[in-house]
Amino acid sequence: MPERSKAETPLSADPAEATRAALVSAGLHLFGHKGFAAASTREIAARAGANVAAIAYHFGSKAGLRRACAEEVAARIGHVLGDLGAGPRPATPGEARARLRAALRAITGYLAAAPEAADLAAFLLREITEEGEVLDRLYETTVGPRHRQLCALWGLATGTDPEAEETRLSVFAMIGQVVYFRIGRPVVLRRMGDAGLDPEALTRILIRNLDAALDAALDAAIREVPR
Amino acid sequence: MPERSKAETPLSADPAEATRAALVSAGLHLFGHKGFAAASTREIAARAGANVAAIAYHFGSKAGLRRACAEEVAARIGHVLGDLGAGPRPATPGEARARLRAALRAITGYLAAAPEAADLAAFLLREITEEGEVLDRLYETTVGPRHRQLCALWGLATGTDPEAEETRLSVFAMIGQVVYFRIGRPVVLRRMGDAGLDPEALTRILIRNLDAALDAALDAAIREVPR
DNA sequence: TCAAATGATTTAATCGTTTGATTGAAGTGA
DNA sequence: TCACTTCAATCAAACGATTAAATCATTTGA
Repeated sequence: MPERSKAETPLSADPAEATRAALVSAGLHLFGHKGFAAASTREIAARAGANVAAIAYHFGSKAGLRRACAEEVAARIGHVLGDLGAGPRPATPGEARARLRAALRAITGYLAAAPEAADLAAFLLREITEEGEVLDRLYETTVGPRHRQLCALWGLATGTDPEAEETRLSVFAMIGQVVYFRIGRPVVLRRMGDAGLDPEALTRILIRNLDAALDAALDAAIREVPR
Repeated sequence: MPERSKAETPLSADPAEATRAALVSAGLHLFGHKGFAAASTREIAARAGANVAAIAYHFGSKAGLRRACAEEVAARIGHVLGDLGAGPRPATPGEARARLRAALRAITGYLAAAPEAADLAAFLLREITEEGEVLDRLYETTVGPRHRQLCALWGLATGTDPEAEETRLSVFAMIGQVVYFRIGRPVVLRRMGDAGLDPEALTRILIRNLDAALDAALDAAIREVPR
């Protein structure tokens, strides 16, 4: 009598869709924390409260579930960053900076607070180190375009070339800081004293620090190329 | 006739020691890139040019090899950061800042240039997400102490409390940037254009950028607490 | 000086278990 | 009923571990 307990999923009217979602959720967690090959289909099914055969039925194979998980990651990244490039093009450097700060806060808040974000980040990281087709697709459809958008904002905020080497690396560093805190959380928590530090407090401190780091980086970029 | 080709190891006078080293090297690579459970003993042995039974013979078990890999990681981190706390205690903030910059450059140079660094970083990252005993030990013996040393330098360079929350997080962010670039290299290279960017050039750009980021972060910390 | 002996290391073969995938029967809602 | 979905049972392949035999480098005894 397996219960759909651990991989809590937004209940859907369609029970089949619920199974799909539960499998993807369980896949994100186990692929992310144990690696693709090490996560057995039995374990994934058990965590999702589904039968092993459901994986083959809904996704064709274990690899199919992996692809579905990647799509879920892409969708959530899109949802969190939302309409980053939408709306009127920032008219002033100040507006661009505000938009950058908002994006950074959105990512930080989501990664630090949302319970499923841990699985998401872990999954993405696994795919990066394994360098397979899934990463290719994920980069082309999501990571690359989003990075270009952030570079454009950075360029507007600093008056520098959005596609300059330095700009691209600076944006990577900015994102890297956030991702790193999510991935390295077990280590960070040890150092910060796991006991008396609730997630909200950590998020607050984190956002304050990252805001400061962003301003510092932008100001430094402006100082280097004043005009 | 398996050859000890892929996992190149500093040849040792003792052939048994060479086997040990080859197994650790292969273990670092495969544990790091596929995860502990997914890396089979057969594959590790094949990559090391050794027999499967050699793992049990030299390390007791697959888990024993994992511990040996962790010790190797600790040793190399110690070697790269060297005598971070040694020498005379920095007398001026400027000296402390220089020492911080040197540490950051050492880490960046090693991670970006040394061929085995990729396996090392991947292994460490896996252990962090899997959160087992190996991470506990690695944190207590290596990561934690080193982080405290860097915080002490940060405190001296900025005149702030070395153990303040902000200091500890800032140091994490600083290290995080470097580690992130090594882990995320596949993504970064895609964005920077894999083709015409040699590792040395990337390292140079990276160090320049990280130097600037460090100065910006330190100056921001000083500005906040003028005293 | 050199064969025999010794302990350390490596080898191929094998054990019981778990893996991903498949199957046909049973269950479910419209 | 009928299409869709889930289920328990089963398969060959690969897994970690173990074993006895083979091989290597050194030391021993005369």
